[in-house]
Amino acid sequence: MSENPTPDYRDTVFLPRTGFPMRADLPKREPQILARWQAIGLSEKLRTASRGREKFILHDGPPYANGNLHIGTALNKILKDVINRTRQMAGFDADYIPGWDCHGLPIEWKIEEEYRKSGRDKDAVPILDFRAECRAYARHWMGVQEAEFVRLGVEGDFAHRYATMDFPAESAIVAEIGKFLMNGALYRGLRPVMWSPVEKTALAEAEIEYHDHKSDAIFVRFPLRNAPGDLAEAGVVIWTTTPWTMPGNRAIAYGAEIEYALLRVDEVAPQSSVRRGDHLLVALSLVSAFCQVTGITQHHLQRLMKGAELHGLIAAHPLRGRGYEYDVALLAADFVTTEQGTGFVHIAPGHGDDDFVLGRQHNLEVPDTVGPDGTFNAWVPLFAGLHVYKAADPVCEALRNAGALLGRQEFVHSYPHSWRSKAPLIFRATPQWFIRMDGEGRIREKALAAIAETHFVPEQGRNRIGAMVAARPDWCISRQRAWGVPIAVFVHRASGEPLRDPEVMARIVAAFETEGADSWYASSPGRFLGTKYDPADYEQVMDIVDVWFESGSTHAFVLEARHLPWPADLYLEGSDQHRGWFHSSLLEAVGTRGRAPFKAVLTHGFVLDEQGRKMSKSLGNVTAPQEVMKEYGADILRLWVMMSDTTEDLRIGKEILKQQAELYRRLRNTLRWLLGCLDGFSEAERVEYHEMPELERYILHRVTELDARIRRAVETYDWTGVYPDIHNFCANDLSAFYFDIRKDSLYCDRPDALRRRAARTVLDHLHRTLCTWLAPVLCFTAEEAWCARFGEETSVHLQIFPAIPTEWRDDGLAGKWEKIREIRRIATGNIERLRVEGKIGSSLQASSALFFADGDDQLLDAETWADVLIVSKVAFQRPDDRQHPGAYAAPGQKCARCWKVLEEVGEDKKHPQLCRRCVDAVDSGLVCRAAAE
RNA sequence: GGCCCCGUAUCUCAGCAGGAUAGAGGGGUGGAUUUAUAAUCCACAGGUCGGGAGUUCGAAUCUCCCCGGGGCCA
Repeated sequence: MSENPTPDYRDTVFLPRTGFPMRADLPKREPQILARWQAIGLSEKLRTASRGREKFILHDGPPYANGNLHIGTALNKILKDVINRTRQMAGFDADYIPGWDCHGLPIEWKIEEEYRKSGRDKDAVPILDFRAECRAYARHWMGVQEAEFVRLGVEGDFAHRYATMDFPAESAIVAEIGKFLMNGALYRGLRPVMWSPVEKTALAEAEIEYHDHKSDAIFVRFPLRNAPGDLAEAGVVIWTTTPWTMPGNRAIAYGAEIEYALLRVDEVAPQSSVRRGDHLLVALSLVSAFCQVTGITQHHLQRLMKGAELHGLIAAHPLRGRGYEYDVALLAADFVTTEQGTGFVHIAPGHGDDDFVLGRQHNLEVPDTVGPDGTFNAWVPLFAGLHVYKAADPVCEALRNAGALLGRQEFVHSYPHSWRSKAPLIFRATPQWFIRMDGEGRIREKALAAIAETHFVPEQGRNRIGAMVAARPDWCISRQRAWGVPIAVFVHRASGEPLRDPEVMARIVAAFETEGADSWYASSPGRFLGTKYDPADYEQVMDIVDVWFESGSTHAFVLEARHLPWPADLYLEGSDQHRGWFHSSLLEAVGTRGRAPFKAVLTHGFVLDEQGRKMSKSLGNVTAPQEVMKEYGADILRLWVMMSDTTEDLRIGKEILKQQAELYRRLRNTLRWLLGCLDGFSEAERVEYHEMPELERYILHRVTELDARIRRAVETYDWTGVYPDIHNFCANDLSAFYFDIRKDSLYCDRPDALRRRAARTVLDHLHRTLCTWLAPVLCFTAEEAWCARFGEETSVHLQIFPAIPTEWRDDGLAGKWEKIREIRRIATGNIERLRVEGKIGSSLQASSALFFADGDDQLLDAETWADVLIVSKVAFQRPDDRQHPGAYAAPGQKCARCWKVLEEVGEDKKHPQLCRRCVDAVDSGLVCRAAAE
């Protein structure tokens, strides 16, 4: 065997070694990890392991079981999952029960659509069959969404998920209605509601959207009947955009402070409906606009007056003598403005909210003029049977014949439409069921008090929901639909009073529990009424309850019924739910239990495209979570959520996802290098904190800072910026600083060297802390990096965040090392200059000259400085010594093993190409990995 | 139409109880490294702080108006 003139020392260097691959291949790997979790029963293990710990309840707001999940739902579920997992790992028992909202119009509409396609008539189908089809539809989409949530990495008790259509849920919902019935807050009233003549139902506010709509605006003259003096012959002119509400007119509103003009018509255009000599009352500021539209070419103002002067006047309905013999009172109202029209508002108590309220104040009747299908009722003179959408011409015709129509114009304005059918809506007086806000139960007052006690993240949420609760009218909970939970109430025919008998309600609740809400339709009323009441005396209510009432009751059948803590720790939804689920849950719980069902409310923003625009199919800017799963994987989407500020709207798109994938790579490579350098780590190597070099202790100090940041976020739910900080820690403190410096020691020192052992001890801490810190977000990758070291029988998700010893915190040391890093930045700049000049390649070919400000020369010794700067030698200089620039090529030979350039290389006879450290390492016989195996 | 929120580098975010040349990471460009190599290190470029006016010795930060985007409501 001849001696190799250039011996290869490669095998004596501890290069990182790990089976943890650089490429993540998440779309393939994540499903495998999911399968393993399934196989080892991770969910059950989690619950078992945390039995007895303090519960943390994030109560799931139910998504609607209708269609594939979209990016907004994904954001919501990911954020919930991260919060749950962080609480779990902070030592709580985070028992998360996912749920679904199943009833309601959208599903009903889908089924009807299928009927229409196949030419079937919905009204001919028995209601129980129809409900069964809705149920099957909801069940299907629940299954689809569950699979999608699981694929996102969402951990929860899916085996015991809740659904509003489950029999126990339907039973609990009707029991909640029963509570409002018994405590008197539930009442039936005639009231105008937003009504869709197409769907033949009242609509919730959430079911309404506004679009431009072309209406026929008309000016109508109401002759005064009892006015004195110059008003005796005058007519009051109103303006309305809904001519079909004229049959329902019972009053005219004016503004007491508004200035009105009595004008005399002197000249009119040929086609004008106005007559010369007419005396008309119009708000002064609107006179010229009014004259222009109605074709009045000349007029003069006879007199001006404040609205208050009109107090007590009575007009005639413009169709008097044609079946409309009503007196029309002039009433003061503060909602009257002079922005448009005439300054007089025609009041139809059955067709508007303001109208209704004003009418009630003055004891006006609420005329029942329009039927459920949008046609005038049989008792409406002149117009019976006409559809209100086609009433403009006939009404105008009748008014013209009566000499009351002064003008007509097309008018485009924002008008309410059904969000589903897109058809315009009407206000219609209907019997509806309400929950009283300001009755004996004082729901509004208690709700406002509950809001004051709730923790809101972000804080603005408090004002948002508070303003809504303060201003909202009574809660209309009835819907004239089929797919839902019936308002299972009997009304006494003779008195109109709802039957309040706990025994009856108990029978209903029991029936729903075992047979579902279908039993309301399938059973005879006698089953519920029992022997005490004659079914003939009672009307069985067939309205169903607003779905917001159902989801507002989830706290009852998910938390209470399962004996979980109540109220929940946290409700977490998009900011639109201030008006939705947060709101209905609050009112429901306050009305039945006197307090909010949540301790804290966290909201997130909406997901927009990369330009900050709403996503829409027509714009082609939709990012589908399913596509992200295919291309990048769940961890990338999860990382995107946590790298964003979720309290505001967030953006997503191709470039942003690509960026998240880049950020992910840094995290993954950090874990990979840790694993590689920890290869073969044993407990025997571990070094006590006090024996560690300062650099190690500085890194551990940084760990305490991040640990504090994370624990604060666990408490406050404010995670914005935490994961960017962790990423920064990996990139700056670890990869570019600590790892880079300690590479030399880890690769080249003897395994029993204190410096190397200390570094490996820190790497062990870093591996454990980073894996657990990342686990709530990168739930797949952290698991992979955990199992790569500890085996597949265990799981990072069964860990808790490591307790960080308080002694690791050392602010003084941190200050010192911040200064060292500052000097290092200057030194690396000098080295870079040398490199640009072509004098060196790697920084180990350089030697640094340092000179310091007062006292700083005590920071480190020259050898430690060389380590920190990753150069072969450091010389201290006096400020006046300008012999060398900051850096110069190091003198000596390159060590063949560690590549430092040192003058000592060549000293050793046996290893003439090595430095002293490497000679020692090689001779120790501890470094030849190949030989050891 | 009303109310609320947002607008800092190509991207994600810091900075905002007014204070000096506005920062970090990612991307880009250039260089080093064949011992983290589809990785790692270093350097560089890049900003009218949405626009305008005002308050102030001084404004990304406070006030008003406008533009753009989002949400809630009518």
